[in-house]
Amino acid sequence: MSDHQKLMVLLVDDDLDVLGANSRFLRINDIDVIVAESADTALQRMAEHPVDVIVTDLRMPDCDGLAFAKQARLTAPLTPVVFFSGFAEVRDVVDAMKLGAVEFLEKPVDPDELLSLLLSIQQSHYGSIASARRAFEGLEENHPLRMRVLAYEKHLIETSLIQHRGHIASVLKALQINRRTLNDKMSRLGIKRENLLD
Amino acid sequence: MSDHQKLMVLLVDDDLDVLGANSRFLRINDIDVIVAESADTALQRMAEHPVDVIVTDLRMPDCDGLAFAKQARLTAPLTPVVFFSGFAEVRDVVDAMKLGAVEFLEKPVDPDELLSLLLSIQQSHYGSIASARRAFEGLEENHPLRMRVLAYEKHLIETSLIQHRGHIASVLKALQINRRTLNDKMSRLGIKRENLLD
DNA sequence: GCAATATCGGCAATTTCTTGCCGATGAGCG
DNA sequence: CGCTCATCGGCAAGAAATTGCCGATATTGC
Repeated sequence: MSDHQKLMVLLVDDDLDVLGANSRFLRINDIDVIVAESADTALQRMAEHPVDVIVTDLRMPDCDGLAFAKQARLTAPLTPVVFFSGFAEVRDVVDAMKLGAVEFLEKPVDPDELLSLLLSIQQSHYGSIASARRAFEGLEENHPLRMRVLAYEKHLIETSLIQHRGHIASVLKALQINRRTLNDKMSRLGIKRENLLD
Repeated sequence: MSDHQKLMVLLVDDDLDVLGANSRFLRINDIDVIVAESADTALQRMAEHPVDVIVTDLRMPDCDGLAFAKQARLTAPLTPVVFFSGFAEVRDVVDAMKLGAVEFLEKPVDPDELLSLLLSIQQSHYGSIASARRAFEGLEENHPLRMRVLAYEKHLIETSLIQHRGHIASVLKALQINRRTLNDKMSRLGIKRENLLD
């Protein structure tokens, strides 16, 4: 994720009217939007500029959203992807989710719904995508077990901290862990409360 | 996975005719089936006997399939879940997949399709990375940190074991872990080599 | 049978983690 | 200022995990 700034969203839709309307709405609400009307241009835009979230139509004339997402994942494996589609078949939704989609919206997309979804994604993915990477993406790589487990633990703690807005006492109760232990883990894993809050 | 050679499947459906027909078909094809006509009985059966895969209707009179799966996950966090449903809305499918479902079938379920799905699940015990990841994130409610980390560690070890076809020496190298430690962990976490192989 | 290979578990020394106790800091408040 | 609340870190006893050593077993091929 880009540092501490606005969320950068790549919005892909072949319907230019809808694309324009949605992007305007998001911009008004303090979100940076890059638009693309096809998979090809979307990939091009991504190459030019890193994005935080990809929001794409599933059905597009030139290339379907799934293929696009697979392609995008090659260069940005951790970027959350949101699909939307009218007339979505169960098969489509299942495939999209299997690919790791964060959410699947039905067209027409409710702008408010999209906005709040994006904000919650921003919240949960925050700055430490790195930890998620190490925890989950490394599954097929050769990192030692210990490292992966620690990364996962770190991720869990950070998530809980964010969820409880940095309130340590709540985290202790949620994770059912000793205060002293949590503090130790945080310092060992390099977790800093300050960095996780807005 | 259970100690049996055969795959042990828990089939949950409130339609007794369909339930009977499907379970017969699976049994003919060398799969052990436990049936349940409601979420409650299903949970009871699970408590009596460990199952390898859960196949459940999403819509049931007493309690919906999602709630049941959440409940089931508490005692068996790593058991793959397959949902099926007629009239599935996009929302349903998305929620089910977010919960870590391996697959979502449309009703009426084609028995052959179900069979080949089960066999492929047996083959590669775990679904895509995305579903594994979701399975763990699904745990992120009120389970102690320790439990979640252990579940993840278990998952990693099992995955590695499967990847290396039960060859311990390769797993040791891949996970960079001491042989003695791996053995200890496996016995502590209840991982059995035999059960992970065909 | 015999040697090689791959695996497992008991045991004990060592290392690491956990936890309770203690005191310290810093923010907020009357 | 004195008080409370929430947090943090040092320290040391106790608990748990790791690891190396030893021997045991099971399988395979000569």
